[in-house]
Amino acid sequence: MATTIKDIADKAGVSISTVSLVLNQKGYVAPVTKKKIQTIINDLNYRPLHSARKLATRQTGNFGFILWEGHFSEVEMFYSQVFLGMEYAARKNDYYILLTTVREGFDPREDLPRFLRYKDVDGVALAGRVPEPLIRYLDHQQIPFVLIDYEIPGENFNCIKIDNYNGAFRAVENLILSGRKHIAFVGGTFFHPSIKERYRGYREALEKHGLNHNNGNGYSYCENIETSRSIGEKGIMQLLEKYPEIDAIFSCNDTTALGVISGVHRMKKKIPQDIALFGFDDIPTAEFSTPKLSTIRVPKLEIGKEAYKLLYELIQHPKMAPQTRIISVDTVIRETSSSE
Amino acid sequence: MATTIKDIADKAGVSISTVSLVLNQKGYVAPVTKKKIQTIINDLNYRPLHSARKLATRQTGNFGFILWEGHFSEVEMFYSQVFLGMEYAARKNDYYILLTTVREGFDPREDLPRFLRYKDVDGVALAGRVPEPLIRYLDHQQIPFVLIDYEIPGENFNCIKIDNYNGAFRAVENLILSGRKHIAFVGGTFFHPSIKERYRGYREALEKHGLNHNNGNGYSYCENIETSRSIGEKGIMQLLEKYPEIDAIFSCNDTTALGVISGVHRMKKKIPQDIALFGFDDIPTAEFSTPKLSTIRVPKLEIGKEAYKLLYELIQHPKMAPQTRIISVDTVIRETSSSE
DNA sequence: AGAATATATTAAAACGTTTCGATAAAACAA
DNA sequence: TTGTTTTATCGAAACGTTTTAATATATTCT
Repeated sequence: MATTIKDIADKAGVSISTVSLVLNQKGYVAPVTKKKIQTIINDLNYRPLHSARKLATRQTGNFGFILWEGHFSEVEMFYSQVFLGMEYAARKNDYYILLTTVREGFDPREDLPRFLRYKDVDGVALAGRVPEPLIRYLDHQQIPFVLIDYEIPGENFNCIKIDNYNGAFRAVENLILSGRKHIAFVGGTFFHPSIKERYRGYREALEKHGLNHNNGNGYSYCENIETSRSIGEKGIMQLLEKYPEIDAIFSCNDTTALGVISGVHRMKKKIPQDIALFGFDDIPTAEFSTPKLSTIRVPKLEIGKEAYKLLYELIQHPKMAPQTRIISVDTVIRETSSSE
Repeated sequence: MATTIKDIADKAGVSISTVSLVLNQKGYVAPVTKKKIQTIINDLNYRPLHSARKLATRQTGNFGFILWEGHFSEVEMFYSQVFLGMEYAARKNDYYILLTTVREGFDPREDLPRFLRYKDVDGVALAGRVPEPLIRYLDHQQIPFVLIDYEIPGENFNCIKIDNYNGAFRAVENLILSGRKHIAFVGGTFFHPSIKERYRGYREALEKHGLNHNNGNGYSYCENIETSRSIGEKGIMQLLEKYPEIDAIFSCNDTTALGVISGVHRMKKKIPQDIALFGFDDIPTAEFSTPKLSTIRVPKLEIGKEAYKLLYELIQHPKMAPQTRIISVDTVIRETSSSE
C-alpha cells in the first residue's frame, strides 16, 4: 500500500514519534536524525494521510466559502475571483476551500451547508450578501468566520471590507474635475451596505464641490431590488426623462453600468460626449464594453487572500478580537469618462 | 465534546458495531433496535466524524475539479457553472468537490494540485482544455477521472461531451432557412476538439444546402490562439474586407460572438438586418448584449451533474469500461438571428 | 429430530497519525 | 562531586470510525 509514517520510521531506525516530530517541526530532534528522516521522506515521496492527521489533531484542514446562490450565477465573475484568491492563499498551508451556495430564503435547520452540518471546516468565509440567520448561527456555534464585502450594522464581526467610500468619492470627483456638473447616481438596493457607502461617497464628493441638487441627495435612482443590468437601463432612462441636464453618471457597480450604457444609448445620447460614466468593481467585462467602462478596480484576488489570512490567524489565536480589514481600490480610466 | 458513536451506543444499550451497521445500512439489525438507534441519533443530532470514517474506509469523500487557470479568469461563467452543477449533485452523497486551477505550462512534478499530491480525492473531473501531461499522470496513477468538454484524439477516456456537431449544424441551418446565403465561420484555435466539431457542423450544414464556397471550407477565420472577444472582432473585420457579401456569421462560441458584434458594428453594418449572427454556449452575457445574441444553449449545470454521476459510478465499479456521455443542446433564438 | 441457514449482536482489530509522559544521555551549575 | 536543566528519543494511549470473524439465537429444510 501507500507508504506510512511507520515505513519512514523503520527505514530511519527511529520511532514513529520522532518522525512525527520532524513532520510537525516540534520538540527536540537531533539535526543529524532530522536530516536523515527528511531524506527518506523525500526518497519515498511520503505524505502524511490527511484523514489520520485530522482525526488525531481534531482539525479539519478545510475552510468553507459560502456564497448566496444568486451571486454565483450572476454574469459577473466577482466572487469567483475572490474564491480563487482564497484558494491560492490556502495552498501555502495546505488548507482546502470548500465552496457552496445558499438559497435566498435560507433556513438554518434545512439548508445548512454540508460542511457545517458535519463540522467539516475550521472556519468559513461568507461572501457578499448572505442570509443573516446563517451569520447568527455561526456566531452562536462559535465557528470562526469572516464576512467579505458585507457587514451587519451595529455588530462587530470579522470582516474584509472594500474601500467603497473612497472609491466612490474618487470616481465622482474625477467626473467633476473633467468638467461635469450634473452627476447622477444609479444604483440598486441599499440593502447591501457597500452600496450605501458608495452612495455616501457620491454625495460627499458632490458636496465638496458645491454641486448639490435635490436637498443634497443628487440625482439618484435606487430601486429596492438587487442591482443589475436592467436596473441600470431602466434607472437612467427614468432619470434622463426627469432631468435631461444630466451629463455624468456614477453607477453603483459595473453590472449596473453596463445597463446604463444601453439605457443612455436608447435615449439617443452619446457616451462619453454627452454623458460620462463611471462604474465600480472592474469586472472583466468592463474592459470589453463599447465604449470601454471607466471604473474603480477592486482587487478581487487580494480580497480572497486577506480573507484567508484572517481566517487562518483566527484559528491560531481563537481569542483574537474581531477585526475589520479594508482593501483599497484603484481608479481605472477607460473610454466612458474621457474628457471631451 | 461532540457526541460520538459511543454515546449513541451507550444510550441505546447496544454495541458500537450495531450503531455503525445502522449508520451504513449494512448487515442485519432488528427493526426495533434500528428504530431506537435512529431516534437517539436524531435526538442528539449526531453525525459521524468524517475524518474517522475516512481513515477507516480509506476513502476521501472528495472529488477534485481541475480547471486550466485561463478558463477560470475568463469573462465567461461557463466552467464555474459546470462546477456548481457538480457541487449540487455531490450534495446527495455527501461528497465534497475541491476546486483548483492549473497553470498553462503544467509540470506534474511541480504543479500537481495539492489534493493529488496528498491523495485527498477519490477521483477528479477535468474541465476544458487541460494539460495533457496531467491527464497522462492520472491515467498512469490509476486515479479515476472524467474529462469535461475535452478529449484526447485516439484515446478512450471517460468523458462528458457536448453535442457540438449537432448544435453547430442546427445553428447554421437556422441561418440558412432564414434566407442567408453567405455564411461565415469565426473561431479560434482548433486545438480544442470542441471547436473542431463545431466547424465540422458548420461545413456540413452548408454542404447539405449547397452553399459551399472556397472548396467546401466556407468563409472561415481561424487563428491558432485561444478563442476570445478580440478574435471575434478582428476576425469578422478581416473577413468582411475580403468577402463583403457575407450576410450571416456562425461564431465558435458566445465570447467570440460578442467580439463579432463589435467588429460588425465597426464595419458599419447592422445586426441582424445586414448580417445575422449565431453564437454557441449561451453564456449569461449573451442575454444582455445589444442586440441580444442567438445561440446554442449548453446546459452547464447538467454537464456538472453528469460528470459527478459518472465519477461516482466509476468509484463504485472500478473496472467499468471508459464511457463517453453526450449532452444535447438547445437552440435559442434571440435578436441577432431574427429574420429580416 | 437434526442439520443447515438466516437473523441479530458484539468484541476486537485496524486505519495512520499526534501527543503526553517517561526515560536517558548530555550539558551545565553549584 | 551532585543536582538541575536541556536535549533527544520513544512507548503507548488516544482520536472515532468500519469491518471481520465469532457467537448466539431463531427459522427453515429434510
